[in-house]
Amino acid sequence: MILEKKIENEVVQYLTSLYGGDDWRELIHIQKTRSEFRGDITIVVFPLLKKLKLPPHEAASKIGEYLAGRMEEVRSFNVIKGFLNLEIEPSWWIKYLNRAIRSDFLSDSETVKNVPPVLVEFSSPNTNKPLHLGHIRNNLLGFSISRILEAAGKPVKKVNLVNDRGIHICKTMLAWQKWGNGQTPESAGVKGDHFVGSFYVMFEKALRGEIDNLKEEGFSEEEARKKAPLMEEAYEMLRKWEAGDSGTIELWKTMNEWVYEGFEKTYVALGVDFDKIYYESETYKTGRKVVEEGLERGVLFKKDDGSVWADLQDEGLGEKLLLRPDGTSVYITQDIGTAVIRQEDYNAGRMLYVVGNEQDYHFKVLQVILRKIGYKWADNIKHISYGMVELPEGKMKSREGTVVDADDIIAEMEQTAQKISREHGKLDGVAEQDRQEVVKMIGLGALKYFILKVDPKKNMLFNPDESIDFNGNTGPFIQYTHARVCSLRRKCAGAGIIEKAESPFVNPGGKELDLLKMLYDFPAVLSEAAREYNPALIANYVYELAKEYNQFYQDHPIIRGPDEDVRQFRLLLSVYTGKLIKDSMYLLGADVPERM
RNA sequence: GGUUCCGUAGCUCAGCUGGAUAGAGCAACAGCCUUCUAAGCUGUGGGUCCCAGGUUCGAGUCCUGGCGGAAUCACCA
Repeated sequence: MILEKKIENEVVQYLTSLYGGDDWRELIHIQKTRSEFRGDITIVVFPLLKKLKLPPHEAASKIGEYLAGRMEEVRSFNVIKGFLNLEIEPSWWIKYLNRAIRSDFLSDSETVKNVPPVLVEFSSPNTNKPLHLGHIRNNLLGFSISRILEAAGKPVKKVNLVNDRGIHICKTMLAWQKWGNGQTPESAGVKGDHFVGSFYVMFEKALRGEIDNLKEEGFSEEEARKKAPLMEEAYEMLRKWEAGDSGTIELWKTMNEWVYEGFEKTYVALGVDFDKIYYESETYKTGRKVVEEGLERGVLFKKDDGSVWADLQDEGLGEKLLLRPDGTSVYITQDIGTAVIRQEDYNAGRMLYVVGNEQDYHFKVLQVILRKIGYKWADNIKHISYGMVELPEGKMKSREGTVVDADDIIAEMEQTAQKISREHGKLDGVAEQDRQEVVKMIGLGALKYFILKVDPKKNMLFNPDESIDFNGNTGPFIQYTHARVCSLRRKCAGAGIIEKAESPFVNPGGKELDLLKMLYDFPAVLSEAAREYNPALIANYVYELAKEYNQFYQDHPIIRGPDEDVRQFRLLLSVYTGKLIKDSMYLLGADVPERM
């Protein structure tokens, strides 16, 4: 049992026996003792005063005396104002360490079998553009949340939904037909997703020209956009595609294959993967069917032009179009279909959608519509909304060419890691292949940590120049600390200090105790991160842990510790810290090297 | 205009369900390697927690109203 819980129980029991009542538990506020005071665990007694009818100091002393006399874990206490600071018996911390060493949070967590899985959707790329920095945040968040939930004992399925159809795809196809000259990624020597993306850009440029011309003839932007010949052609292509026109489908398949090859390379480079990939092209028809059924049952309605709508005015969300007058689907129709199919596939207990906060409205609407149509599981849907990645000059805009490409940034981070590694020269002795592996690990670790340490729901700024830092609050700093522990273990082994299964009882002090207490926090942080779907909590924790370890390392010699017991204790403290660093980084989707 | 989110040091970010004197990193300056990896450690300076009210023993945190920024309110996805 967690110590805080045990203390809480004791206090509740004590106060209930003295004063009666049944609401003591919610009045008890327990927190860590701040480092400037003596003690480990603090009970804030202010909330209790009204019922106890005692001044703060007396109330705190009374509870303190009781706990010190009753619990062997409590060594002593002191009272400052309304704060009761409990000092925990040092041996308790050692016992905790020994218990923790034997367990493994990642593999021990009893995954409840035969329980509906949590579906985590993330990535969700469009097939008309390569992935960019925003997608990286999405992928890292989704992947990390999946690992955190698994570590917290939940069965997880990672799913991707590829938006492989719709007007934007037709634009790229049309552009390739017109200006592609039969080129392929191979013939052009360009990665498939980038190759296809360049045609989307071409299309948008040409369309802009047409719109501008029409505007000079007196049309408004909106009218011009509709009237532009390229746009009409694109819509014609979409109709042909939905009608199953073989030539159109053939082209679509070919170009999508190019894109998927490109995406796959990026996913591999990023180290993310999926249990299942859904394609919009395979789910939108189900969406249409579900909508048509809803129409028949009268929960949806049709307008005079033949378009189908959901009336969400009762929910304050207005009216939402679900099928165009010509019967073609829109974005949300497809999402309705995908949700229904997924529920059939997995009977999920929870469906998480890791999607940017620009789509907050979309997911509110999706959930309401599914509920309206009559799906009870609509309540299980949760949108994990995250903030945008911005650049110093503002939002990324493809038109202005300020988009930070995913492949580019991954490569850049690796190059920087390469350069710094060469400068340090610490890997000079190792085989080139191993060295490259470590360099990759560090570049990726830097990128992943940089992005995941920020609270997901907040917008974040990415400064390409300053962000590529490897000192201070960074991934490499954490990886370095792990490498340090590994190096220490090698040296200990060389010095004849053998790692035992448990630590002897010593009297830890200073940074030893601080570190020990921080190790004790890990399970609470993990469950908090799982409850909040928030990898940043893990990131912040592992950074603090690494910092704490480095301070300990500075203050307390291990190999040349004063006696055998202390050396053993410090070594095991180090080993376990290294393990938690590795585990935490694993939860963030990052690896740690044994030397760097 | 409606709705939602955000506003903490020069910059990037922490700050758990309200708790003790608001913390890190970067940048600046000053120290620490013949000793376990200096991608490290230590120290100095740096704050009207956007503003104004309110709630209470206590507010960066909760409520109301402003100000500033972002997203969204598409027959784009």
